[in-house]
Amino acid sequence: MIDLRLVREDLGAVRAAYERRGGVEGLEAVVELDARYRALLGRVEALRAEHNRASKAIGKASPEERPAAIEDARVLAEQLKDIEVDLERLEAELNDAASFLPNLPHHSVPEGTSEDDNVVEREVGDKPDFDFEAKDHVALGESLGLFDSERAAKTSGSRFVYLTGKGVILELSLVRFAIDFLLERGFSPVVTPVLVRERAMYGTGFLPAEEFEYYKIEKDDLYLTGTSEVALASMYADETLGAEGLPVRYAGMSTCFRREAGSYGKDTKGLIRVHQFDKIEQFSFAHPDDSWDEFAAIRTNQEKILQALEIPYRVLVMCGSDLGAVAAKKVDNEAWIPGGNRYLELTSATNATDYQSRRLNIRYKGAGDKGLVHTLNGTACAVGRTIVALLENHQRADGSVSIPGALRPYTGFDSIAPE
RNA sequence: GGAGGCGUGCCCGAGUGGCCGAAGGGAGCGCACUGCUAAUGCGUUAAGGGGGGUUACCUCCUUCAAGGGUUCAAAUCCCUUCGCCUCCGCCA
Repeated sequence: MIDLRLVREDLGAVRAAYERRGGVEGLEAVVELDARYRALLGRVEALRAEHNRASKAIGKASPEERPAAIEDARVLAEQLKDIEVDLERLEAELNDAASFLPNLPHHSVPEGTSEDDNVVEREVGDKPDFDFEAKDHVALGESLGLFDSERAAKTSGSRFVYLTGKGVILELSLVRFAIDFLLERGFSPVVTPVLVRERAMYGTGFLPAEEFEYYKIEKDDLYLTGTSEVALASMYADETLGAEGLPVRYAGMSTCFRREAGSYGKDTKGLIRVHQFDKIEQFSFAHPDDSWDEFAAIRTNQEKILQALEIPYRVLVMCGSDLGAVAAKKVDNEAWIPGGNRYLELTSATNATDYQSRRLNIRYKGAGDKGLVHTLNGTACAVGRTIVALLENHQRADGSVSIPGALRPYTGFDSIAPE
């Protein structure tokens, strides 16, 4: 949710910001609804004030005056009832319309109307120069016994895997590596609930816009989260944080569930696009004045992790139309995967500014300074896809895969060879 | 799954229909006093929103877990939900 006050007071600025997204539908409707809402609100409040006065007078009235006083108040109460219903309806209409308005893009976000307008900011690391034909991670995983998609399809359907053998050790090692990395940088580790109420989904902006993408447990009215971001952001719903304690940083760990609706036929094999995967996430609650510094810190962490794992990548700044609803700015890191001869999104960093905190009502308070916090999130390690990048980049001619030095203390082995 | 209890301001806690945005205590802050890390006195300390304003403020509305209901009037009565606690059953 964006700040409607801004829509009222500086509509031009809002329009200009939305231009970066290639224009946004529904803004004019919100402007009109808001004006009508405030006009009616004024009338309702005046009537309420009158009714409150009349009602209080009853308590002080003498027994003889009472019947007439009660009648006066009753008439006012009746008028109120009608007009309040209108107000509620109008408010709901306004909120509904406003909740579809996306966040205002940061001025540094490139304008754009499609993903073709995303900007490659940098390329980092050397792509491996193999003197043999690179295999993709599916072939490597199969020959190394790291996962089993076929049997998973039998039990659960397509896009599920059994991680097996050293694949499990790799997974656990990456998790612990990422957690340790973030611990050193002031992040508190949390394992989050993966089933959440609707409010958490709505508050983080995954609803109403992306409902089709997430599993819902109808029987208990709970959603399976697609990222720990949902539960992390919701942790402090309706709370006020001390300004002096900001930023508050969490390293969230959870299994993530995605329906992948509409992606039939894409990345059907292996670990790239699965319904269930594990992910370590950075999440920060920051002071509005500092949130862009925090954004930079989160991005730095992401890049250092990729560098430690010796994965070549490029930095992709998302253009206005590719931001999604909540992001004021979003930057992805895409790993080079030689087996696929392409780039693959491995991490994503978002500054949601006050878009989530307004919906979740998360505030901060300092000396003479209060407001809504800014929320930021960024992948630390999407385990499945990271394994893909490790396998494809560190494969050797004999079909084995070497483990980067930073990970060896965790794996306990320095390569994986075919059985 | 069954039975019961509870949910008030930063904290504790009073409050069963109007005089309650809310006693009292604690804690914090300010001032006073005190020759000193104390005691005392006085004052003060919630959030959100609308309108006005010479932006120091004024005014109105809303909020006593959340939502709904009864009533001229609800922290107070009724219903639902959520959370916490106790007991029984069950299970890891």
